Amino acid sequence: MLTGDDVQTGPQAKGGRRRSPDPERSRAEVLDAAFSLFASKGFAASTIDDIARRAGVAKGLVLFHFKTKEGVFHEVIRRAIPTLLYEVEATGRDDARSAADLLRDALRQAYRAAVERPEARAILRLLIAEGSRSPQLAAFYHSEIVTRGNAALTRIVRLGIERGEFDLTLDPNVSHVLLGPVIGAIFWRMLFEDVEPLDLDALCETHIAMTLNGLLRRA
Amino acid sequence: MLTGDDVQTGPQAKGGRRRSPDPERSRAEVLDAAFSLFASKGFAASTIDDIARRAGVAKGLVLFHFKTKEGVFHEVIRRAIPTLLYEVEATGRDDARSAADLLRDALRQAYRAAVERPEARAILRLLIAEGSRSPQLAAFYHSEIVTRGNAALTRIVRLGIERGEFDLTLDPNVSHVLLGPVIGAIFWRMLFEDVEPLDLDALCETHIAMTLNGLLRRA
Amino acid sequence: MLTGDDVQTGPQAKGGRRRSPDPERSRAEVLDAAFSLFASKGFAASTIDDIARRAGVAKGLVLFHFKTKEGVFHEVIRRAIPTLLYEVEATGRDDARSAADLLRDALRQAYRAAVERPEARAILRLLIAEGSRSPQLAAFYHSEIVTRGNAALTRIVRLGIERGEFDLTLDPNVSHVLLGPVIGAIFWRMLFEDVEPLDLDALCETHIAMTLNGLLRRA
Amino acid sequence: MLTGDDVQTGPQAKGGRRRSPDPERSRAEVLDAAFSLFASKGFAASTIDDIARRAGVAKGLVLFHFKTKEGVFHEVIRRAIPTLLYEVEATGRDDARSAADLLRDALRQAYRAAVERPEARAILRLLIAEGSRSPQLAAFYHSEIVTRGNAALTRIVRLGIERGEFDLTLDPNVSHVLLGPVIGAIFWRMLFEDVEPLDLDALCETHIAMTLNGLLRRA
DNA sequence: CATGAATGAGAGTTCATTCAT
DNA sequence: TATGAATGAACTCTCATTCAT
Repeated sequence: MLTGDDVQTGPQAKGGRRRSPDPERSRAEVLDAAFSLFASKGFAASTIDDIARRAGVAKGLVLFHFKTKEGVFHEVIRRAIPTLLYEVEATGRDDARSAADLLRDALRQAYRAAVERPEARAILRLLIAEGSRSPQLAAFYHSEIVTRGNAALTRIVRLGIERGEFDLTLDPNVSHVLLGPVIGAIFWRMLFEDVEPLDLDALCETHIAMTLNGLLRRA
Repeated sequence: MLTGDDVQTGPQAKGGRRRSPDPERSRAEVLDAAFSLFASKGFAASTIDDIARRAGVAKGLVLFHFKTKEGVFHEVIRRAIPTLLYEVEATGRDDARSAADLLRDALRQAYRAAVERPEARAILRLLIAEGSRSPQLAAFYHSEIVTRGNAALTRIVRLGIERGEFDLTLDPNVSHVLLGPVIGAIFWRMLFEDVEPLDLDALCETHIAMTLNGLLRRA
Repeated sequence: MLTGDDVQTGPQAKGGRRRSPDPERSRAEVLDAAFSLFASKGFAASTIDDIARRAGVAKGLVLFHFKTKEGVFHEVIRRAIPTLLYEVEATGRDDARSAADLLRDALRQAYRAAVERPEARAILRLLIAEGSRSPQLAAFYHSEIVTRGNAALTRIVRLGIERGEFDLTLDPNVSHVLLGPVIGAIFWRMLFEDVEPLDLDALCETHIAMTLNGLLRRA
Repeated sequence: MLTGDDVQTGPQAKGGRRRSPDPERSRAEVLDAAFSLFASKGFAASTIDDIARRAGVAKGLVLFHFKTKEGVFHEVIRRAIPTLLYEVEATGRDDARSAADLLRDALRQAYRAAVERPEARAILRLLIAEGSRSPQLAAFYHSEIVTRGNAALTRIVRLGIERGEFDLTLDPNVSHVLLGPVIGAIFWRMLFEDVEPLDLDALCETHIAMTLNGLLRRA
């Protein structure tokens, strides 16, 4: 009697785990699912159930990993940031080339990086739609992405001025003007891609040409 | 089971009217309230109760006027359109002046109109955040606002080319490049105004100067 | 306007589980509760809250199981059908006995089954009161319950005719006439039980006697 | 100044009455509308707005006349009762004819009156679906309609017995049995008319024949 | 009398969160 | 870890009722 060997032996009842535990993996799958959902439907319209279903896990596991839905959001953002970071690196380090060449390359890369990669657009959309949900996100994005990008461009322009290639007085708005069309292209693709698609290569070249030459006829 | 007692009484003895009827006025107040709430918190995070409270009316009245919350949204957008429309009018009609002057004015006005007016920013934010909620909105915005703006700029550039003032081949991307920094400024203000405010006037002048002269040193 | 403060927090810190999970059981309890409420107060007057309270579960669980209130209704009906079905079985299979005896038994059983069991009355009331809510319900009830009952009676009558016991031409209305008083009794109990209760046994015997003998004096 | 002749002269502002006042008429129209709505959709599913719209009056007028929705219901019922009453009158007063003939006529009339007239069915449906809403309705229906009908039939049967035409002992259930198939037909039409329509004339004749002759072969 | 905007309690439904298993 | 039933606050929407006009 009560030998103890039949106490809680059976197949772990129902409601127990259904897949081999791999916290690392399920975490990542949840974040992938959440990212694409947040990006396409927004934070409020994405339910934990959606996320769990898409990640192929049970609802409880989502909140086991991230505590709250808001927590999922923050982690999604945090994880997306490296994605953005590496894009800005290595912009025009080769000082042997002409400033015009460096700028050409920098702009081409900017279009490619910021415009073509859908994740970047998704993050920017989140930044705008859900920005108030994580104020630090805007700050981070500003200091890490925008500032760096601006700095890289500014460096090239300064180089051009110092070398006598470029003729202008350097002020902080120069990089805004230089990057403006890139930003414009990003939002164009967000909003009007279906209505009037953009020829990015052509836009880029027109941008470069106009930037270097200006509108006014040269003497 | 099957006792059949307590023949429910249903809702009764509710409130009557507390406010003198003025459908025109209450409709407008609701739309005002809804616009600012949608713009600041987004569609999902704004509740009918919020809207009613801010409009100073009872919850029921909101849905009496617009049937559903989505209906409120659509009406908010529809009503906001004229706000946007008149901004694009009257851009550089005075052909007596130089193309450079016309462009200068057009850009200055663009900055003023699109960047400074908070409603315009709010609508653009809604366009991005809730665009999927009314797909025709993007199309409308494109055809009514964007196309007109581009056309106005293109007209000026063509004028400059024909007169020999400007030196470039006109392609559809020219206006994108010209307006890009304006778009960029709009989103800068949306996202980074707190972190690093923009000096719009300086930006505008830098933009104009760079656009006209180009970066490269003139012969 | 457009202040953007108070980034709503949404629902949070809600209740978790208070009751050991047993979906089978809670489902059944909800259906029991819903059945008795629908039967006594009708569909519209029964609230999800009522149902949940009577079932001893939280409101959300009702809709977790059945998605909508209509869904609860349909499931209530679906589950009630077998209850009705077994009542019609085994009516007069013993052909060795006289047709009069078989009919006697069939009618007695019909009174017992259709009149005495409160669930049957409840379902019939739902059929009438909420029939438009599930049109297929009437069709089902007709084909499964009514047709079978009529067929069983018709079989007995045909037997009686073939054996020379009964003297009449068999037409489809015969079974309607035979079952009519049973139906009448059902609705009498529904409506007037309090005012003038029915002596079912006496009614049954009178019915049988009148049916077999007819009113007219025999030669 | 303030001569008093322009004080409140104009066209009575808006929101005033739109139709020439005729309380009698609008009352009747509201009741007509309410009756058909209650009968077809039930009490709960019929809204004051529905009723007003169908009656061609404003919502407020409905409750001006009847105070509450429940009040509308009661008045609908009260007004419907005379409709029922006159049907039972004049059933078999002509004692010169044979009891069998009188019964034949009474049953034919019962089928015609109770089964064919849609208002009667509608009232009965309300009685069942919303009976708990006005308990006095069932009592009234019992005492005024059912009791009278039973009394009329009983009178005929007693006549037949006294004259030696009929051979049975008169008990209160006799009239239930006699009317049963009529009740059955009413509910058949309520529920299964679409699935399997009833040939009322044939049913009536079969009913009469079976009732008079009985099933058993006569010596 | 008549109108219909205005009110607000209450109902159905959603969904983040909890927790026994 | 993992599951999913269970919970309940909050939200959208309905509608009987009121009342200024």
